[in-house]
Amino acid sequence: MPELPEVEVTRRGIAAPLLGARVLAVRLGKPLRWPLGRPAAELAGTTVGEVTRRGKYLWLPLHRAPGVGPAGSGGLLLHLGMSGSLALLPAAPAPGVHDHFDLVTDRGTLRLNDPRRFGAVVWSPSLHEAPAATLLQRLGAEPFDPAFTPVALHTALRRRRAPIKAVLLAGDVVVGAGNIYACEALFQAGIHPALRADRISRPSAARLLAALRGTLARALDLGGSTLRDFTDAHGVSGAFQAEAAVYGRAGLRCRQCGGTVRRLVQAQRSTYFCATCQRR
DNA sequence: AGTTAAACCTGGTTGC
DNA sequence: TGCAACCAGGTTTAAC
Repeated sequence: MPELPEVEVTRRGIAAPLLGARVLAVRLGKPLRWPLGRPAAELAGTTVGEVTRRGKYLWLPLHRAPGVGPAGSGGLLLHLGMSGSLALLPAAPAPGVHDHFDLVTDRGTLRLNDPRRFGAVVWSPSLHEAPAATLLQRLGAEPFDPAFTPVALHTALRRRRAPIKAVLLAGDVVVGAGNIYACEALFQAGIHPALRADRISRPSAARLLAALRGTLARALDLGGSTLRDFTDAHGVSGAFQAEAAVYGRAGLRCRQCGGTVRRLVQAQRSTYFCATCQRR
């Protein structure tokens, strides 16, 4: 489910209400992708700092007054995986079968619902130490970083021979685009998804970066995409999927040229594109 | 070194 | 209706 817009929409929904919240307890459900890495009980008594985002990860700092309690300061690195969503519940009902993590605070319960359990909640002493740093180290540029210029994108793509769609998905050049937004950005840029990344011209790279930023920003405005189960921290669905140009529209008319949207498989994922509009 | 498959897990949809 | 096969918003790990 969650690509950058969905993760950022989630972050915006929980950051302010959780800032300064006192952690009362942590409840774990079934195992997620990795273990928490710290006894859950040791998180009680910490104070939540400002929630930040890197790629599709969220960082939730947990501070503790020096000398008080077992665990020192650190934080939780969260990932929503394929099917995860976070909700901040003023009064949390009994957890359902897919509720696998609860952070109970004096401002409500932050609850992770993740049917497929590809998501993760991992304790780390800081963002710059293992295990958080290890998980984040291969991530590419933030798409909205002003320092990430069209030239920088073009330079990075020149070293890659894989199809541009696969390179976008890999996230080691630029983070944030998953299957939906990679397809949509390539459509907006008029670039064929099977084009080798190192064959992309500088003007094309510039169009791609603009298209990626535009697509992600539009999705952010619309609260993300809700294909089956994504909701923001307040339980509200996203609306981007309704205006997707190609994603999930195989066999349907291209909204731009009237041709037929096609589907192919790249890097084990479905790619949707218009062979007429995407040639470069 | 770089690219591509396999793996993790559950549930909904499709087709025989 | 039943059941197998396939599909799904991600990313690490192992294998060419």
